[in-house]
Amino acid sequence: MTNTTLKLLAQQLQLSISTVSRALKDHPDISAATKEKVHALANSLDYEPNAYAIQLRTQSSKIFGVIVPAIANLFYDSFIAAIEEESRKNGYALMILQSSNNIENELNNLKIFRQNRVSGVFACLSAHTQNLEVYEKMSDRDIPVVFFDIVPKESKYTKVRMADERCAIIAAENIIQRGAKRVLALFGDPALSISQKRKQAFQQFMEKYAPKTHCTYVHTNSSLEAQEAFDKHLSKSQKFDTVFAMTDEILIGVMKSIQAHNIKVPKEIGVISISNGFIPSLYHPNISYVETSGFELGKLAFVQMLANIKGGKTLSELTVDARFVEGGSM
Amino acid sequence: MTNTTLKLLAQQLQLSISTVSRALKDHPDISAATKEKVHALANSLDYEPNAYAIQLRTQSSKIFGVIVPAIANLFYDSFIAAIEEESRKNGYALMILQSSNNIENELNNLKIFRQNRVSGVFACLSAHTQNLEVYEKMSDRDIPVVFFDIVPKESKYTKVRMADERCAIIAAENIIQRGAKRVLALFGDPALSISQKRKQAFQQFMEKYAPKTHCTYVHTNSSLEAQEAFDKHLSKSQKFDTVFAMTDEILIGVMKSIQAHNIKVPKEIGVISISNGFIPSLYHPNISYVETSGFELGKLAFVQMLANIKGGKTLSELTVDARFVEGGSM
DNA sequence: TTGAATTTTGCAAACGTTTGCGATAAATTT
DNA sequence: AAATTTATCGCAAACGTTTGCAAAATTCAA
Repeated sequence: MTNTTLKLLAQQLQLSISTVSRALKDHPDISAATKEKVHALANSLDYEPNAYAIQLRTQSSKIFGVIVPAIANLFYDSFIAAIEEESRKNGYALMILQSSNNIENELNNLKIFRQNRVSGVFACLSAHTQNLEVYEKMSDRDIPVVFFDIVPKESKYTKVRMADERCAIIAAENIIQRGAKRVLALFGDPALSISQKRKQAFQQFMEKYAPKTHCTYVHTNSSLEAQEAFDKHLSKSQKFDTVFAMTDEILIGVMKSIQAHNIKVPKEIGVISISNGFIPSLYHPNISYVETSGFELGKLAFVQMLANIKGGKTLSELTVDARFVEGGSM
Repeated sequence: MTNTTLKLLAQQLQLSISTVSRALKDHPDISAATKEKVHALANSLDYEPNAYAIQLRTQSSKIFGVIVPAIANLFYDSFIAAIEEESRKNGYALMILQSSNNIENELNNLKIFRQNRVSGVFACLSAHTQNLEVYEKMSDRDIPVVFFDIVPKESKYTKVRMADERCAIIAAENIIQRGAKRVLALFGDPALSISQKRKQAFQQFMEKYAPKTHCTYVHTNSSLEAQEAFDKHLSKSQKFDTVFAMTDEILIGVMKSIQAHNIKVPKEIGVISISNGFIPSLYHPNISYVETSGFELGKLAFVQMLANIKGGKTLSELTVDARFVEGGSM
């Protein structure tokens, strides 16, 4: 079946292509009568404008690119869900690619985005990306880039992220409020700036406001490592009364160990984490957490993107604030 | 900054556009010398073909559309991850839209796909889609559709799905092998064919091979409902020795209750579920499950799509087989 | 050296839109 | 009735490619 085009409509109606085109978009030059006719035929023939022809002509694509380390991820998938929702509302579609934390993939993906002349890209840097000149290339092409979650340091980029320091501080506040004496604080990959920020903020706050509380800091790179770390400290004579998990991944490891040893939460140990809330809700009692919503971040990123497209450059770093969600584990 | 085009390259090299075009794609008509020159300039000027012009000319887009109920979902996100991986390898990009189980969204998304002339769509029907004529419209446009997971009944469509009956039977086998006497079997929304299939297969198998085993069947629509259902049966005098959860969602509810009542797994009760493995790995001991891998399904769907594109119509229903993964909960 | 075969390149149309500008016809004003 | 305005509409170029075909340049054989 041959697609119906403007030309086809024009022929059948004995009109010119331009008239048909204008009629379909309510151009004031066209009489009501012909508009009617055109719309009628277009409907009955199921006319659908060719997006590629439009883009070629207008040089604008109505597609956003999204690049994440992994789609199958509790944080990123909700981020994606959020911008998908917003995009659809605004007539945009999404092209999603995952970097798998691989720099080569990241480059390739950006190339695809450029070739498809996306009107903007949402990018989460892969873990160890140092060289940002590819992103410069996007700017050269006037393709705005909004970085999210894992963002570059330079202030010249537009970025949105969680209020990492605030998250850590809120967690610390609650730990202090609980009257914790001995805390095991588990953080992620020390190479990641997000780990550094959270750790630093947490430590600083604890030292300032609860200098007598004994804190042990450990970095782990996976659930298993977290579980092992927790196991190890468990065997020591001095027991912790509180454990803090910087991510879901870490929390999972900790909870594995807690379940295995049948430790009572919160009686024997208090647990608090930073999360979007899904994993904490899996346990009984629900784990108390500081909320970092990928959904919220997505919404914010979209606003930034739109501002960038409409109003030219709007450089800034926005953060979405965090809040404490009481579970029952503290 | 103006994009570099074939025309620009041609001008600078004093060649015709067609020669440049052919040179860039190693056409045998072009001499090695000019090919060299063209490539050199193209590289230094960062030439990137305009995907829209290509699509307009060739009528093929190198983009697949994907429509899922939700991106933020443990099953679908791994499905998406799989086809993204394969797509990238084969030079395709993905356009992902979510229906939120809303028929109107589904229609809209398909429209976007048609407008963007995607070369194929992977579709998971929203829960209560009855009218499939929109999908017919895709076929009219020669856009192949591969249905996955939630698929139409008609045999004329191309579909891939989990071996739902097999999953249920494998679960039943293991339950029998364990020597279960009283089983609580929890299934999802009874309106969904997947729930029906699994329940039917399970029940049939149990009645045939373990007629003396007492089974209670319950349908629930959420984690919370599952938790409540489990709680309720817990209060009865006759205790279950085994519980079967058809989905992750249900398993989560069950485990909430099990944790809350501090029931020992597997000593006091055996637990088995159907899952992709993530949720079962969160508990201690790991929950035994019948594996349904979104990842595998994605790979399979992609193969089908490619076959569809290459070899015209290949109608068939493929299923990815299931296997039992021993956790420690049985 | 001439004609034929071969290699290398260019012309021009087409894909489906959008849009500035000019053309025609009708309506209005002088 | 002529001049001017207004309402409708069409022409044609442009966006950046691909590709059949013809043209030009080169090589080769006789």
